[in-house]
Amino acid sequence: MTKNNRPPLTQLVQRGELMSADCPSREILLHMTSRWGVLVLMVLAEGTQRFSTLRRKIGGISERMLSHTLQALEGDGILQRVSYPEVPPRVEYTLTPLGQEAAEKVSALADWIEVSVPRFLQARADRVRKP
Amino acid sequence: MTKNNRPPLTQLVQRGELMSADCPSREILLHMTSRWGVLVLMVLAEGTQRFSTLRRKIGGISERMLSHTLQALEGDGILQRVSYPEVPPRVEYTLTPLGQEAAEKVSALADWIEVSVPRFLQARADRVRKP
DNA sequence: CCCAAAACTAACATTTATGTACGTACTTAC
DNA sequence: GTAAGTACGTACATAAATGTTAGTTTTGGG
Repeated sequence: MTKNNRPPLTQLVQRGELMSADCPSREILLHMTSRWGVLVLMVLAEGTQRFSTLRRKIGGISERMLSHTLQALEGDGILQRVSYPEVPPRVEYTLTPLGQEAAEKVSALADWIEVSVPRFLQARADRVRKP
Repeated sequence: MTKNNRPPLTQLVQRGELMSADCPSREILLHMTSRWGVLVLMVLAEGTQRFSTLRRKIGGISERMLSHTLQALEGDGILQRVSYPEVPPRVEYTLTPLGQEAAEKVSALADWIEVSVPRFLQARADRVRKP
């Protein structure tokens, strides 16, 4: 089954080969395109936000998932976390330059989807008519 | 918990509101940005492909997942499936116009990630140095 | 005759993602 | 004095994604 007829890893890290199963780009893609990752990037594209603000702006996200998603993105160097030693606690999240570029691409996709929703719904309706 | 302080659904379907938990755009986004959905779109952007070709080009995908992913995208009107009654069977998958636009956006993101892999790795290395 | 090829589907097992509930520590507002 | 806000971590439970294996059907090749 696993015939491993792929280029060597040293070659992969140079540019990133998404089609290869074990390229690190796969994981980054996963984080950015995760269920909540996309939405977090979109909101952070507006500017620095704190935890509770993100939670409120992103409908349906739980605190646990927001926390996990933020940690994954921070781990990829996409955003930066800054906590202030106050009471009640305050923590702010900001996109890094790398993250800003990421957010641009993701937002472009998301915006296109939002605008195209009617076309998607229409396509679905057509398929119900004549399947 | 669920306070439901969101705009009415009738308003959502007009343009798509990704930040609202129950907007249909959420599901479309999920399909397009799914683990394999992105890669399928990228390969189909090259042109019509048959099942086995997709399977070979996308490293690590199983037949089951390819099948499921293709069905989801077909259900959204992103691609079209055409099967020829031959033996052995032949089935071809082609992007619809809607799917071609989708593939453009997704590919733009994917390409950016591939090119940016070195920067991601660098960022990770930096964080190990000074966490 | 036996096996490979194609494009799957079904059944089952496992892993991952996500949700829920609870706790924390201190402050301000009511 | 009592509740709420803040940014989580932890434990547990469930849902969803993904993988593995086996089977199908018919033709052509060795």
